[in-house]
Amino acid sequence: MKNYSKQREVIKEVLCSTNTHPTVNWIYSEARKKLPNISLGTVYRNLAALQQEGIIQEVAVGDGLQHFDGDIKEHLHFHCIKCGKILDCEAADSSIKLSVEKLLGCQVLTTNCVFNGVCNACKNK
Amino acid sequence: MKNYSKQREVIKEVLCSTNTHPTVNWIYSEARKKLPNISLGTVYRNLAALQQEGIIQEVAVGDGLQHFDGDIKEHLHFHCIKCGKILDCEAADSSIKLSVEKLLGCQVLTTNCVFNGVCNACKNK
DNA sequence: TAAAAAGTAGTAATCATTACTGATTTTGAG
DNA sequence: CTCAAAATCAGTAATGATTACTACTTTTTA
Repeated sequence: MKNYSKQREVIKEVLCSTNTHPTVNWIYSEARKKLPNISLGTVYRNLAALQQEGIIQEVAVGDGLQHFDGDIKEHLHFHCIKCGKILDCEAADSSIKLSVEKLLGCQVLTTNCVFNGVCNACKNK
Repeated sequence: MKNYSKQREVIKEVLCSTNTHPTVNWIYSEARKKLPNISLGTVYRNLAALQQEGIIQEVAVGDGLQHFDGDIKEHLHFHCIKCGKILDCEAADSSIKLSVEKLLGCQVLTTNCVFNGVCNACKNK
């Protein structure tokens, strides 16, 4: 039932085979290398479904594009405003999540913590 | 020189008079109540300029729309996935910022930490 | 005080995303 | 197995937020 289609499988594989937090278009063009007839709408639909099921997560960095991450382990992201690169960063923030829930009386399901700045590579040129 | 135009002043006032983290369209329609001829492009242009100057900040919650915040003090945001509301939350994360910089060797300029979930009001219905 | 620079209103163009359509594939009950 | 219902797909059209452009107005400054 779940994930039965070849298309969804390929989309998941493409996303999980990188740590670049790609856009829909990048995933689309990579998927086309394996399934030349896959359509853009299918990529959008399956990315939304995979996200709904908690198998992947979206990373909103504010550049007007959707980015996705195949790693659903809770972690932070750094976004370089020069080159656009998105990097993973391990840093515990579970205490913050708990304090947000306590302060607002809400239930936190997912987090999207992005630190914007200049990456090491762009700093040195 | 800076902020000399009436339009920019009104846009800033509109944004700073709310804590709802509004979209461009909301700011536009509020600004029109004070300047009936202000155009949407002007709102976009000035919001971008104000953000560039560090007078306001953008909040990216992943709903495909730009949201803005007139409060540039570093703080977290909670985003309700049911009603779309965005709430402020005071919680220190300066230590996290420092550890990101140390781990990646980068320079963090701005942060966009959003916790998604169900708000207190939506939980109780 | 007049030319240069910056900003604006209004509109057209762009482009990421979503919706739609008719065809194909999968599922599950008989 | 078999075939109708349900789900998914490819391809394309529509939507809608954002950006670009143009002719005009305001501000700056020399």
